[in-house]
Amino acid sequence: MILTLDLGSEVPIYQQIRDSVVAAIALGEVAEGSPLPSTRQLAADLGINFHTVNKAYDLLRQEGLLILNRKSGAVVQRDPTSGPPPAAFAEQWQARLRTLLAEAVAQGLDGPAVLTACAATLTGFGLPTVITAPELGELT
Amino acid sequence: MILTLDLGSEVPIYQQIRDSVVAAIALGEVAEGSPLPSTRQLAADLGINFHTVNKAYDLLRQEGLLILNRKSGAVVQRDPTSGPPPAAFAEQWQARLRTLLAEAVAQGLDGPAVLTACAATLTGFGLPTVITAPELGELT
DNA sequence: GCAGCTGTTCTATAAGTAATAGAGCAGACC
DNA sequence: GGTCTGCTCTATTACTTATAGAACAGCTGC
Repeated sequence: MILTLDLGSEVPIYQQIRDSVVAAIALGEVAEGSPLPSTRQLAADLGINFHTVNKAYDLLRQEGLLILNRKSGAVVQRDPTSGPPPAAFAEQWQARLRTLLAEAVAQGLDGPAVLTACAATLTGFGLPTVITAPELGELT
Repeated sequence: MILTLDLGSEVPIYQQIRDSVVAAIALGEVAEGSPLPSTRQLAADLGINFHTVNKAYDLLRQEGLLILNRKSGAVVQRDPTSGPPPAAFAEQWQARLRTLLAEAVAQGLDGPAVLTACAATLTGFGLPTVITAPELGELT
């Protein structure tokens, strides 16, 4: 997993770390059980404080994506092909999706362009993007 | 436009206001030229400080969605059916989309479910969601 | 003109967040 | 025993959020 930070970005460092790990999981670069660098190690590699890495890892644990303990270190808990996500997540995730898409629509992006962008991103994660439509069959 | 705030939410008030206005524009509830309440008026209605509303409106102006002046007050500048958005917006918007979709994938949502959620949200905004596929024709 | 609205700008304060830093504890491994 | 690990505590600096009061400048209607 390559982790590049943009210091000087308006998005917090711990958030960038979290997003990078999430992206790596989505991309399948790290599967369930894969170990992540220790907080002190990653902090040293990135040239930042280990408390900042600690915060990012703690966030990932709260989201159920990471298991942390003194025995195994930091290992990925879920992977993209495991069980269903909690309903609470899906609910607030859709609210964020709604906000993001509203922004695109308000800025004048048209529906098909937005939807193809979504599909392209998903296929970039190695996922099938089949939509079943009764009249037309399947579209990949 | 109905504007309900969730004080006690972790998302800042000015951000909630901004998101609500963006959603209203996307939904077509407010079209180009539509006047918005003045900062002091809206602040009084919401029971918050007018500086907070000011910050939200200033954000919307920076995004090109609002025109502010002493003559006309606050009026919507773009509407969903006007010209193309600036390229810089599309670029960083896709980065945010990528992060959001990665989160869903990492949590175990499958590709079709995510894509249909995107399509459903877009049709909720009254937009066509036609994807043209050479082999299959058009899917709405 | 004048009162009342508008956006705009300035200073200020209190609370929270982000990122830094140092120190220490407890468990696991060699 | 030494060294790694996660974990916790206190502390500081800087920035953000939300509040507040005051003032200025331009437009509108009486």
